[in-house]
Amino acid sequence: MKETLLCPRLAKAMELLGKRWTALIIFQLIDGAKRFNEIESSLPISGRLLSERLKELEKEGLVERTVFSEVPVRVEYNLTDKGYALKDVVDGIESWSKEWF
Amino acid sequence: MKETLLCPRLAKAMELLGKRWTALIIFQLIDGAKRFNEIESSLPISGRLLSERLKELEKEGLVERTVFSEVPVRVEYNLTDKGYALKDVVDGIESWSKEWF
DNA sequence: AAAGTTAGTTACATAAAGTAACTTGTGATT
DNA sequence: AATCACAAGTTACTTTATGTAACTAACTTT
Repeated sequence: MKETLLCPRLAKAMELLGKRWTALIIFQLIDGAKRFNEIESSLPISGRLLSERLKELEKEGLVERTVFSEVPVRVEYNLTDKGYALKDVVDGIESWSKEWF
Repeated sequence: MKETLLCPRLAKAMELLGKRWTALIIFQLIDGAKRFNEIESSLPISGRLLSERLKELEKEGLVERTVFSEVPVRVEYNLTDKGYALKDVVDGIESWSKEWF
């Protein structure tokens, strides 16, 4: 990959947000915590990739994972402040899509 | 791929914007037209993919392609209204990246 | 003890992205 | 006339990411 003048922060952000499903997962969590299966059924994503994406988002500090030791186990995901700070962005994409498609 | 309750317009928008480089290409064009080589050298993207992305963006009506029959040939790309309507979104991503990374 | 439930994981097939060399059209240079 | 330079791609090939479906772990209810 070539080097570039591109701002490293923006590059990093786009590396994350530009990945398939990432923005839609954040979009699903904007209105509050959801569990794994809820996200999985609200998007056409497989468990394999959802699991992978949630791990990335957790690692980057946009998403927080909480395990409830019930039976069967319940796991909830919710946005951190860093993740929620993207609300305007994902809302902007949503309204753009409604206006132009 | 599973079916979902997801809004088809948003799904379509994300299919486009979620592709690698797409948002960064739009970002490069926000301040005005650029030619192929300028975009290529301002991003760590190869000619192969840049060409592919620009075709997609042109097909979806976000980008306009203009050929100038000079020697050597000059080709400029610029945003349409539909593409420019994403300015707030890409600016939002940029400021988020500066604040949180 | 067999079946159900959530939240994953594994193995394998297909599609997308990365890399580098090649092509096309045109005019200028040797 | 043959070679070279240049922008804007394209082609062939390799590597990585994604899609699909079957499987696992832990624990409960039937």
